[in-house]
Amino acid sequence: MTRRTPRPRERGIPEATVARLPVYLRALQALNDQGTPTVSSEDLAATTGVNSAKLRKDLSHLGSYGTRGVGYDVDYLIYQVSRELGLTQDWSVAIIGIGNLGRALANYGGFGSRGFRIAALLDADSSIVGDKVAGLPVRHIEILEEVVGVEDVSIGVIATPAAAAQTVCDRLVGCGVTSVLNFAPVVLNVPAAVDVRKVDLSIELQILAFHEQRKSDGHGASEWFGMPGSLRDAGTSDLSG
Amino acid sequence: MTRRTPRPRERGIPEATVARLPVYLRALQALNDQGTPTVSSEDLAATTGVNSAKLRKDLSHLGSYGTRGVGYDVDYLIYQVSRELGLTQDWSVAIIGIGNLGRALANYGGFGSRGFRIAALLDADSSIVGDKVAGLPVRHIEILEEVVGVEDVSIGVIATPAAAAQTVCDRLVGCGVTSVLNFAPVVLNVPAAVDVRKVDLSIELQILAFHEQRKSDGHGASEWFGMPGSLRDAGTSDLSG
DNA sequence: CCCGCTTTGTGCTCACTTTCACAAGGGCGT
DNA sequence: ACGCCCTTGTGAAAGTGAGCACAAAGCGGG
Repeated sequence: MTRRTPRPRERGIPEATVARLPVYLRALQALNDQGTPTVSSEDLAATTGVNSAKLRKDLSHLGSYGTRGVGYDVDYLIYQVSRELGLTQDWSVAIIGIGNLGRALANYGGFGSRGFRIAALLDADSSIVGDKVAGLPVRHIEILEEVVGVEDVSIGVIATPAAAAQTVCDRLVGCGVTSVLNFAPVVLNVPAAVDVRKVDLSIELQILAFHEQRKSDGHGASEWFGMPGSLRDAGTSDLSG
Repeated sequence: MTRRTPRPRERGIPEATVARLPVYLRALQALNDQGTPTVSSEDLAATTGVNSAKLRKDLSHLGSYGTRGVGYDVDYLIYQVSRELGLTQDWSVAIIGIGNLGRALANYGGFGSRGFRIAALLDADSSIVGDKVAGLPVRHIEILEEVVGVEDVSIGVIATPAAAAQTVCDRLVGCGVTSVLNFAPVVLNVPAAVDVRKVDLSIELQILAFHEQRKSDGHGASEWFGMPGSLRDAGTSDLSG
């Protein structure tokens, strides 16, 4: 079974490209806010820190929305990228675990510039259930299944302690959630049909430490040539705001 | 100038491998805590959610620390991975921007299981300067340069609003910081010698939305073959704890 | 001391990404 | 109406990563 995809891709966009589209989108919105009508791949690439050829190839996966000799129409491109990312519809998000991090996430302004709606805040600690966080009441995790059903939650954000993460995840998956953003430092076990992305501070720090060590490590200079660029766009997620 | 690296890699470990080492390390420490003396690549791979061949290849970059027919000595491997990641020395971390997120980060227990020390908490808001967060006093961002010098900060964590991020980053870089972890939703501009990793909630959500859309999108099934697995290990960072 | 079982380390192949380089195309000035 | 200049879209090459499959190598039992 499993016919190995014969053609390069069946109307699919490369994962690497998908990860960059949100970055382009943010830059485009900034351009739009300041009234810029069109932008060239060169300029947009510069502000987003990527190679212009890569940017053009990324955008070419969405279609031919540029005008040779001119560039891209900012408005139109925003629409196309948004549509491709699925931001033309609203997604309900539930945050589970309202500790320091959960609060930070709940208060995250704009929440990805429209497209996402915080549908519920859940926690196991009865002493904070009922509190208002970012204008929303914290509800008891006991009613997770009910809330997911009623609010039609499609993305679950896990901000619980590591020990509770897998259980929470199982319950989310159990009631039909197929996208999970995990902030707990554990590897979640899920069925293949469920997408999990993880955000882990300690891993990021350790990766930085590795490179930092390399810098001082051996000596002072040399060997600095072989390693082009920085990790500029190595990281993935993004929070504050 | 810039001689294009002629050989594949100069005593270097692939970036993809570096990103996974912290995951292995965490699993190894869990094994160690429960008294397991040795582990096979198969088992360790299972708990970290990777292919066992990939795990072995990753570890082989550090040297030959396994024993055929037996597996890897947990203690020894923890040491080797830690050393490779530069965790055998302590790194001073400064967190700039003590809002919801900054607080969450400061309170992040264990802080990556040793190796990292929070050296300073800085904020521009005078009304919170002097407050104690996670046992540390919040200091004014005005003295950033002084603090970085005195505390020998090597990693800066930016948790400020987007508008302040670039300025803060410039100041950090200006006083010698060469590793930055950025939580603000902006692309930071830095010299090539500086490593920046970014963590961005809205980007993660947008990536999930893209895939979520794909699931419901076209229809019910089919086209599910060409796209194997999930994004299991697509994400990068990790916070809560 | 030898044999067979288990698990590592790795050569090789295939897939995915990035980047270069350039032909094709569109607008604008003359 | 023509031609120049600019920018896109993309073929091809090079670099990076994933995973199979297997030979090499310890360990323990007989």
